[in-house]
Amino acid sequence: MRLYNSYNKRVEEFVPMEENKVKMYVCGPTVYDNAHLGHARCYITWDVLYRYLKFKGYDVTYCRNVTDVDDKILKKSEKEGKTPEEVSKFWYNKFSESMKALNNLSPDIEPFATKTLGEMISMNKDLIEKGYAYESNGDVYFRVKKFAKYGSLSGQPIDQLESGARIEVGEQKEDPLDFALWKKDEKFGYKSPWGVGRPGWHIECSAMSRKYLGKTIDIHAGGADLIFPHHENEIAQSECANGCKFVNYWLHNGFVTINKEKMSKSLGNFLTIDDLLKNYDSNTIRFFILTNHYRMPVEFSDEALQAASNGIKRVMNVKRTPINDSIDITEFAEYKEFVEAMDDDLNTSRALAVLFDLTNKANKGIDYAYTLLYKLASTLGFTFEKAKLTEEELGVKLETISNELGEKFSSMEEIIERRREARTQKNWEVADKIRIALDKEGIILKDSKEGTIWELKG
RNA sequence: GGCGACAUGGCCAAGUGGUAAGGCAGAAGCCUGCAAAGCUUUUAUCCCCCAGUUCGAAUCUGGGUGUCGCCUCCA
Repeated sequence: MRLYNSYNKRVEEFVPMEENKVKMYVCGPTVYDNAHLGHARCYITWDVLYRYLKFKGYDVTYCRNVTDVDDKILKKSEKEGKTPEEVSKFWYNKFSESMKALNNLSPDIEPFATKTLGEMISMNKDLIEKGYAYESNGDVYFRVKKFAKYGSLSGQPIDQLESGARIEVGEQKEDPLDFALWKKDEKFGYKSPWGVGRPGWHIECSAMSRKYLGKTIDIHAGGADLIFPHHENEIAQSECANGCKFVNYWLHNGFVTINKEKMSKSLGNFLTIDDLLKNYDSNTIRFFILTNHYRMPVEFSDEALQAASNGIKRVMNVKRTPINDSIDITEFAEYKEFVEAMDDDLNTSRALAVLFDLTNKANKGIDYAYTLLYKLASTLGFTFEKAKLTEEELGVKLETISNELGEKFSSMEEIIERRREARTQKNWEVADKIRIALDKEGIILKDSKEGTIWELKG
């Protein structure tokens, strides 16, 4: 398998440290607000990597942190008169629901920053002892100039970075480039050897990664906007504290744009996952994301989402046959094409072409096609499960339909039977009335030689 | 100013030296009481522009033009 390593700026053969085992870390959300399509892209992309590595037979440990200590959380808590814990817990739950709705697998480990403070403090202590960091007035800063490799991930010459760096009011840094490992905060802070304060954002990931995955990990992934300064700083902290390489493969996904601009909180041009799921299902969003290579920008538009919806619907409307677990899927050419595409730095556009090929073959009655399609599509995180109605929802719909038709029906089967009788008598008026009444309730009837089945729209 | 990415049919997109995958939309037909789904056929002499290397380039080199991103919280 080949992956583009942002650190070396080229596609490299992926070789995990321990044979067959992969340790991967993804920078998780700061939980203070709704997740948007940009977050969806990031977490869908790395979900696909996680699924694919498992599909390849790797024993993967996927760690994705939760940043629950942050200025924005505090601001929100003050504004809403809630504790920071209440705010972060609420938005963490929302985030989890969104991830589930997008059919993203849960990471194996999901550590919270506030529960990993001990590791952060000890890491800061190490850095101070080794001379890489210093305390200043209750703050702790990292001495950037002490780390010769600083800037190598982002490819920035240090003098260039220097010209952009600034010292904020109230900070006492030795050098403008130095960044905070710990910030004094007597109101909301936590006890530390440097007084009451809060951890810097960057040290959180270094600490959580070390605590749960070890000093050196195989994969560290996240949005491309984290390259500088977040990931650059993580490397500096971890490598100086641990005295060894931090990450073997740095992976970054591109942005979602809207009107050719990056979708982001600060620009305010975002669509939340919740809003999107009102109009499109999770398969559609995933398909929309995966038609593009993960490192390329993806331009959002309703037209594009509609095209994605139409496209994935064709796969989901495939002629289904029972899954045959006894066949060896690896012997099929389509399997090989899929693996070749995915091994090539997650070429999901090519992988999707294989899915369409298999869909056509399944529709033509080629026996292995649906089993293979099911397994490969599932590896990309698509779900073949159809939306289902609860007993109550069905009851309400039956009631409405009964009223509409002026006849009492207690099950869909009864309705279909009633329509079958009408059709046998060529009473198209009644048959159409039934179809229309069901359509109003979002139910579609499909007639075929085998009989009539009903499905929910969309 | 520094660093980087991208430019392929109406739209999205794969393809990194050997003659343009796939999807959406469109068109024609089959099937069907209607509908949905499905099936068949069909849509780029050409890959932003110019120059070069080569028997041969969308693919390599040089120069343009355009768009976007990072350099500050940000997936």
